[in-house]
Amino acid sequence: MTMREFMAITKALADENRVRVLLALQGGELCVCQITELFGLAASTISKHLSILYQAGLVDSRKDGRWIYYSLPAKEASAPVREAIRWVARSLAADSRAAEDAALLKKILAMDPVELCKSQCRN
Amino acid sequence: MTMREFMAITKALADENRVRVLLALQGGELCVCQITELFGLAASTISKHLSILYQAGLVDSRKDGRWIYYSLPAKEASAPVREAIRWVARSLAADSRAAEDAALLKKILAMDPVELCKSQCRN
DNA sequence: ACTTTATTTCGTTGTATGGCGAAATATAGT
DNA sequence: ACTATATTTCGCCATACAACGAAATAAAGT
Repeated sequence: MTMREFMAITKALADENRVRVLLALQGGELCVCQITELFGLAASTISKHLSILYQAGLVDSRKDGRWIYYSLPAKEASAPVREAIRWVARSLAADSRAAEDAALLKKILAMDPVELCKSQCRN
Repeated sequence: MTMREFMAITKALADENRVRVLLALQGGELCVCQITELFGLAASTISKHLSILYQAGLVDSRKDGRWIYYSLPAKEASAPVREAIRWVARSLAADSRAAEDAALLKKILAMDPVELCKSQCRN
């Protein structure tokens, strides 16, 4: 891996919200509006964060109609990427903020995704 | 490990020069003026970088007279720190920039450290 | 005590980055 | 075609950060 590729990963990991995204994706893929709801930030901000994670190879994306789902990368990801994600997950396994996110995410996943997105567009 | 501690590590790793410092330290401890010579940056800049790495727990420091030697942390370092350093080293093992640094470092280590520091102070 | 030298701290400057809202793009439903 | 909605792109602003040089601090040698 080149220095350039590696620095894209470390810079992507150097923001708390992006790390929180990776932790949230451990439970499976999420669409942008679900992550937006989880963090309480503007959709455009979340989109930018996801773009940075994607450029670094730390997330995959999949388009399904109007929705775009982001997920942790598949097995074919490079070793540095896989190691980075394992490192994040293991290091923060017991973190309280991660636990709060997980609890809120559970509620969000229980909601109807269609209604969730609609309610955001009204804001 | 708390989110705060973890983010200190990721932010420390999010600068190319700091990553280069970690790679350079793989060969053993170095004093500030040796690292300054290696990078061609101002001593104050290197000092700041080392401070950030130290705050994150990614390097140890040892004072010996006028010199302060920095090194990779001892075995007692936390698991996230040890994993981070291993991750950096493994990811960039084949990087060309790292190889250039290693070659230049070899020459610097062959020089008399006393003369090296003196010559810098004249700049 | 004074000088030299190794490192850090401080103040400044330019650039990078995170946040937002508005506009643009893309897809689905009517 | 038109409308609604999901996401991205763009332009802006505030803050964070890397770099420098100068001044401060600390240790050695004279």
